[in-house]
Amino acid sequence: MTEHKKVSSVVIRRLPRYYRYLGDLLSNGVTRISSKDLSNFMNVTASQIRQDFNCFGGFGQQGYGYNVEYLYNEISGILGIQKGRTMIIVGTGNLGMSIAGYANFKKRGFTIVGLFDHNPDLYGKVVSGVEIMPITQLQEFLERKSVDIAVLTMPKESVQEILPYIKGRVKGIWNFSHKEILSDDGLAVENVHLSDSLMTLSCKIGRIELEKNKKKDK
Amino acid sequence: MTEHKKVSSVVIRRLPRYYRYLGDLLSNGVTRISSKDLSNFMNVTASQIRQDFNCFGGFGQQGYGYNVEYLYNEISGILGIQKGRTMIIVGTGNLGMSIAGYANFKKRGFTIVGLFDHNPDLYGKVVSGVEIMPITQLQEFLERKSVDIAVLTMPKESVQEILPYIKGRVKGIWNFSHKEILSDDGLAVENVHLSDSLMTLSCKIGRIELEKNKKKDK
DNA sequence: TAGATTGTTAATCGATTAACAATC
DNA sequence: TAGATTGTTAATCGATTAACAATC
Repeated sequence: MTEHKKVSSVVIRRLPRYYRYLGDLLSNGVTRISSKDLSNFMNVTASQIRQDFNCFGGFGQQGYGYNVEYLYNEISGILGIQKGRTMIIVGTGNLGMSIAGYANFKKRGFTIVGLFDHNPDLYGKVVSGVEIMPITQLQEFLERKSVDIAVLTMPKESVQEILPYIKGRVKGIWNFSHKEILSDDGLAVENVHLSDSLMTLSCKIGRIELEKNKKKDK
Repeated sequence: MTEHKKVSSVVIRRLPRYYRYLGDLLSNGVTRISSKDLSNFMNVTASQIRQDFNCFGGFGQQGYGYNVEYLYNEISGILGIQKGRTMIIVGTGNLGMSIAGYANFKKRGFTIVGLFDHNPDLYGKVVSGVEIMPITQLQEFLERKSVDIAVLTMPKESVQEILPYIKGRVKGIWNFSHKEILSDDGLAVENVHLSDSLMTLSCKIGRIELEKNKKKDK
């Protein structure tokens, strides 16, 4: 393991993107790439690419570049792909179902082992081979089974209730609810605020319009 | 308009979060807040808050702090909330449906005016008062109606087909497909890669585990 | 007026980019 | 060996934090 000092979170956030682009290259039969070519492909600087990879010890070879498959596998490893992580989804509305149905997750070693909802009409319904259970059984389920990741796709009101016994039982929370969760010590959290993203888009649109009007005025 | 020089995109990305927290304060009846109190509440520095707001001219008053409602409204304005933006959703799977069904968007002035899919079984089905149309009618629809935002919640294969006539017709693209879209001049783009977010979470989990093992070894 | 807190400038910190020696 | 390209150090840039004068 050449992984030493703390890697900045901006670097970590870029890894999935490398992973995606390298996957594309791989399926296009590209076996080898230089940081320069990759930088053109991904629209970032070659310097950044080399710096990023060197946070983890460097995966290239002088004069040659990077072996795409090797690099892809290394990054997969850092991302914890194929580690066989187990997930539960709490809230089986459309968003929860869209995640449950995404086959690529399973392919990458993220297996759904439980689905929970508070709607009795859904109890017993089977999605992707997993039965929907009452949310009241969640606590008991977590004590019985080992769960790595809890995906929260329910209304924010219910989050407060289940949070106490989810924390400490899972390693990570993938939170889509509108209640922001802080990442305690020893607990990883990813807050996904879809509406924040729409607001950002809307803001960008506004700024472009503003710019256009300014030009017109001149 | 006190909006002058270009505002950095890290600041813009923070605005929706301010908007959320200010909304919470507002519904809790808080009428006035200092950058210090807000910084405790939001877990950021007071300095950053003041710097951020001053990118847009400053909304506070020395010795008093910020009027929550006023600040909330100003940020709403910057985010383009209540501007009455029209949206279409292309791809009415679970993800598309979860967005279509999110009432808060409408409340904030984002109205869905069209739903498109390539599945004939869905044609004519009405969701949130809007009929699902064949994706083949998209081009004609865009020529007829004014659409601000196109939400892409379909497989990446279909994106290439429709992208040419979406660009130039809409002001922004909210892209959930796995095909990354570059933001051309005059077109705002928000790429949302849900699987990137899961990979990041998985990576964080791995790093925490690594840290734990290191401690154990000592 | 005295106290509070902003707006804003200056200092620090971290991230990105450039440069180049090491080496395949 | 000569050419290519990395790993890594140094320079630059931008973002965050600290400090404080302005002012409500």
